[in-house]
Amino acid sequence: MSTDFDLATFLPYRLAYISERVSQRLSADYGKSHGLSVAEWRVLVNLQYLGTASVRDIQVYTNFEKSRVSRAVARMESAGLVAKRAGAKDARLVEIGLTKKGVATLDAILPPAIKVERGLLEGLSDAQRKTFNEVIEHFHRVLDNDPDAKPRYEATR
Amino acid sequence: MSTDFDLATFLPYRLAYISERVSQRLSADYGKSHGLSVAEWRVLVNLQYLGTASVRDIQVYTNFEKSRVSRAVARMESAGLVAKRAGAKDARLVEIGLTKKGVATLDAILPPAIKVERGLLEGLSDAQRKTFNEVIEHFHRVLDNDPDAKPRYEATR
DNA sequence: ATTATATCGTTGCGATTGCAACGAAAGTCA
DNA sequence: TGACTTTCGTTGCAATCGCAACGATATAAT
Repeated sequence: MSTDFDLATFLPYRLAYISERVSQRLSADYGKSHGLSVAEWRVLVNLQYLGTASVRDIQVYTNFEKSRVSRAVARMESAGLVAKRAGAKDARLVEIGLTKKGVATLDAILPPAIKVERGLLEGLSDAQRKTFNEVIEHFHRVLDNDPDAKPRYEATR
Repeated sequence: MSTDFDLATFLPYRLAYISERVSQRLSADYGKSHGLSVAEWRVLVNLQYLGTASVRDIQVYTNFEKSRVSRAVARMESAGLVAKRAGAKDARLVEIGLTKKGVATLDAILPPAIKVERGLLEGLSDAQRKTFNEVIEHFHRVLDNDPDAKPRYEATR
């Protein structure tokens, strides 16, 4: 029955494996030196990307559970990396922004991360990079049309 | 400082995002119908791939912490999916194998997973697939030469 | 053989997570 | 305005996880 299955070439397995390995490599930089968890690192980077954001914004971009975001933000607030205040226009939302310390941490953490990325992409041709991105985008489009897959950017859960 | 950073095109982010989305799509099949966690699913698939295996074997192939493997196996044993016995040659090792129920579960779970994979790969040219695999392999080689990265197959931790 | 070292798997412990339920604050509709 | 629905963020709870420590077994060294 399942004899024609080769795990080593199974796409989901390959994706998970390389993704986790890259993530671990990044964590080797930011984890040790700044005591950040994966969740916190991703929230931090997203804040840099988004500027001020709500829990929900971060949830959408990180694809995390909202409780995971909420708690990561709480921990980061305790660590002085972010500041929260009630939304000005909509009091349900929380406006989350980086503190000076958060920005400083980010500035210390981002360059090595970018360096890792550069190292990964080095030695690849433009055509290879382009194809790689096209393929990933293709995967997303397939999943976009799959009713059993989560939406690409989850609106509300 | 960190203004030249674009999260949306940041390779580790893209890898994590697509990997998790694919994983969630697979889980939509095996999670609901068979109550398997991600850890259990991956152990199960690896057992199909490896035949009889030790905790350590599974640890290497899944890239999980050994305690995570140990506990997943324990849960699966309670569920009757796998059987454990002391190693014949080396009593430290545990020989873990699928039970009939485990095989049956796998046979029910694997076809939809393969179908998802096929759907993802459908519409891609052979050249695209080949390049995609080459790029991933390239990432691995870069990490193989990076002393701060975990070994591709972790020998011992 | 005996001591020292290394490997394997489990477990205690604190931390993190996912899920569901909840209160607070809009938004909707009559 | 007032009742109903939806959205946002937090929290209780049980389950899972990572890390370190541990016993048991095997290997290496003298």
